[in-house]
Amino acid sequence: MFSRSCEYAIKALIYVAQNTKDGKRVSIKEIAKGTDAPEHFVAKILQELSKKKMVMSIKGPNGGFYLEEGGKHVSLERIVKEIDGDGMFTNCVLGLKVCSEKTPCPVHLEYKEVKKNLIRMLENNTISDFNDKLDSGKFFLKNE
Amino acid sequence: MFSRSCEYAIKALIYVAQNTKDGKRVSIKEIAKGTDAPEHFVAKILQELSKKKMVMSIKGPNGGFYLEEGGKHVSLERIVKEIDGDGMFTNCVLGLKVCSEKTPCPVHLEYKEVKKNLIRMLENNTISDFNDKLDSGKFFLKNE
DNA sequence: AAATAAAAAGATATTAAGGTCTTTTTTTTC
DNA sequence: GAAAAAAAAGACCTTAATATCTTTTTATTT
Repeated sequence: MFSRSCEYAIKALIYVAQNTKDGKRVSIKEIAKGTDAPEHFVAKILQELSKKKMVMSIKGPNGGFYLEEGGKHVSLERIVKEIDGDGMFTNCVLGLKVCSEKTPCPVHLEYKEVKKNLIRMLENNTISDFNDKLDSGKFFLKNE
Repeated sequence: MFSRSCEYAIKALIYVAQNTKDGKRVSIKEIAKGTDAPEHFVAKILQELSKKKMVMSIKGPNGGFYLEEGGKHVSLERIVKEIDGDGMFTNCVLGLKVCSEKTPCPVHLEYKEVKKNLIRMLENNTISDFNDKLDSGKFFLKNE
C-alpha cells in the first residue's frame, strides 16, 4: 500500500508525538530504535518532513525532534502525499494515462468507491488520534 | 496500488479475452502492442499466468494465447495474488510484524474497513465483467 | 575556546523491480 | 524434412528504492 519510507515516516511521527509530550526532544537514534527502522534512512525521511515543517528539529547537544502544537494534527493523507506523492490519489489503478469519468477504464467505477474510502480514512486520521489510541493501551506499535 | 507487472497482467488478460472470442489466438507481440506494454516483459508475466493455467498458450505457427472456458471468470483477486502475492491482503499497513485483532496497530481498525472494500472489489470483478463493459462501448483501455 | 552532541548533507552500496536481448524448444506448414 | 512462427527459458541490463557510511554544519556545555 505505502512505500517502506512512508511506513517509517508515519511510525517516526507517531513515536515523536508519543515521546515529546513533556517538551522533551528525541534523537534520530532513539526514533530509529523505537520504530525498528534503519537509523540513517529514517534520518533522511525526517529531514524531508522537517523541511516541510511537519516535524521540528534542533541541532546540537540536547537537540532532536519534536512537534509544534499543530504538528499532532497532521493527517495520514499529508504524510503519504509528502513521501509517496499523490499517485495513489490520482492515478488509474491499471496505470492508464487516459482514465477519467468520461473515459473510464473497466475498473474505474469499482475502484472509485474503494479509493473514496481510502482517502477518507487517510484524511480523517491524524497523529494525535493515534497518540490517543496508543495511550489507551488498546493499540500497539509492536514488531516482535 | 498494484505493481507494474500486475497492471500488465490484468490488461493482458483483458486483451486476450477481448480478442479471442471466435476461437482465435493472439501472440505476445499483439498483446504487448494492444496494451502498451514492453513485449518481453509481458511475455514473462504471461508465462507465469500460463503455468498457473490462468491463460492457455500454444507454441508454433498459428499459436498464441487464449482463454479456457472458465478463464474468463478469473477474478482480479486471483491475478493480484498470483503476481503481487498476498501482502496487500494480509500485511499490516504500517509494515508491523505484530498487528492483529488482539494487538492492533493504531491504523488497524480504520484500515480494516478499507481493506474489506478493496478485497470485495477484487473478488467480485472478473475478466468477463470487464469484457462486457468494454463491449458496451462505455469503458476503455486507452493510453493516449 | 574546546569538546561534544546532535541534525544536515553528501557519497556510496545493495537490492528488487522493471525491462531488453539472445537462445532454445515446440509446433506447423510447405 | 526444412523453414518458419511462436512461446519458453535464460542471461543480462537499467533504474529506483532501500540502506549504510562519512563528512559537515550547528548548537550546547564546560
